Amino acid sequence: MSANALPYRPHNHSACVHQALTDARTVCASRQARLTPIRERVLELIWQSHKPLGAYDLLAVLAEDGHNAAPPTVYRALDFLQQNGLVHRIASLNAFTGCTHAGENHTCLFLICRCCRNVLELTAPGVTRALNEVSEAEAFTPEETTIEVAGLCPGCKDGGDHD
Amino acid sequence: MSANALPYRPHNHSACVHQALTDARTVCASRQARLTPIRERVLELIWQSHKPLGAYDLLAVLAEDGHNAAPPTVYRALDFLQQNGLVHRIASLNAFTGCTHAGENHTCLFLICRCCRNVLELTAPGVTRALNEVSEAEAFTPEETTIEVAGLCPGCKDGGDHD
DNA sequence: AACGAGATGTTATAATGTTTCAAATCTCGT
DNA sequence: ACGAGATTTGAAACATTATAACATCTCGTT
Repeated sequence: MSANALPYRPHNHSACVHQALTDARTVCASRQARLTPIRERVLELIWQSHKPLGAYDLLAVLAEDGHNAAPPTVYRALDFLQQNGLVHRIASLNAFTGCTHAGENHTCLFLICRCCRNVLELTAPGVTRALNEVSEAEAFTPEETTIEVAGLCPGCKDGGDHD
Repeated sequence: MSANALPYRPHNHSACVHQALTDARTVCASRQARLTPIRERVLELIWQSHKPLGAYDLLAVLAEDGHNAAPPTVYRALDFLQQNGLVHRIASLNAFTGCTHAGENHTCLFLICRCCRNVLELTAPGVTRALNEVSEAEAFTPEETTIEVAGLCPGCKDGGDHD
């Protein structure tokens, strides 16, 4: 169902955005959540960017749209999108990125290139399992998991800056 | 070398703070890093609190001390302490906590209780290994890893609020 | 004493996120 | 179609977290 992002490789990005929006409509319809124009526009902007966007980046683009939005508008849209599993917040960047597993129940992790700023979202059953074991050993009940690995992506490892 | 924190169980906390400071002096001496009064005081305050403290919490206590400190003072002390592996920043809380493995080279993870706000720092070789495998599979070079699990600690699971 | 490097002080400002209340819009049962 | 109630959005102010820029101090060395 979900568009499988390949941020490290070239791809038809406008198709990939379109697919993400289509998926989002399906997810929202099935959950009786209202994907209003603002919410859809925010999701679209997030997907159009290959890199995580901050709330104020989104706000700036909405302003260019002619939409005179205040911070709460964006944060509310982002809350909605997060709650419906359509975007993720990257805590270490204070920024948001499209979820590449929309509709799936998943614990994901992020590989964040400090050079080109691209972010790869992955599900890693091995990591999830290991984390669950640790939690269980401590009698801790996990609810939300944040896993963010900063480093260098293959493209930036040898070459210079990439986009 | 390091005091092994047991945040979920009672312990002699003032001894545990004292031990942390002693360890910090040793670590800094061996690295020729200067644990100045401000830096030591910030570290002490962080250790005295069982819960992660925000930079402005620290600032407020310094003000009570009679120290008329501005934000950069605290942030600089925190930068120093982080760089020398004496404190960790919890990205999902914008707060700082004492490192229970000072001097050791480690990838750690945090179990954060959303009820009592206590944080348990752990090293989990299984998780680290699984993460390295994932990184390698993606040809990604990891540098900094953030693993934060929010949920309920054993004490808060059944009972009410705890401290 | 003069110098230089690291550490701190000081002021201002940037960046991120929230509270509050009012107005508009949608939903649903009748 | 209509209106009550719920959801969503607008708008202004504010709170929190973090940094920039530059001056001053401290302390060991020359």
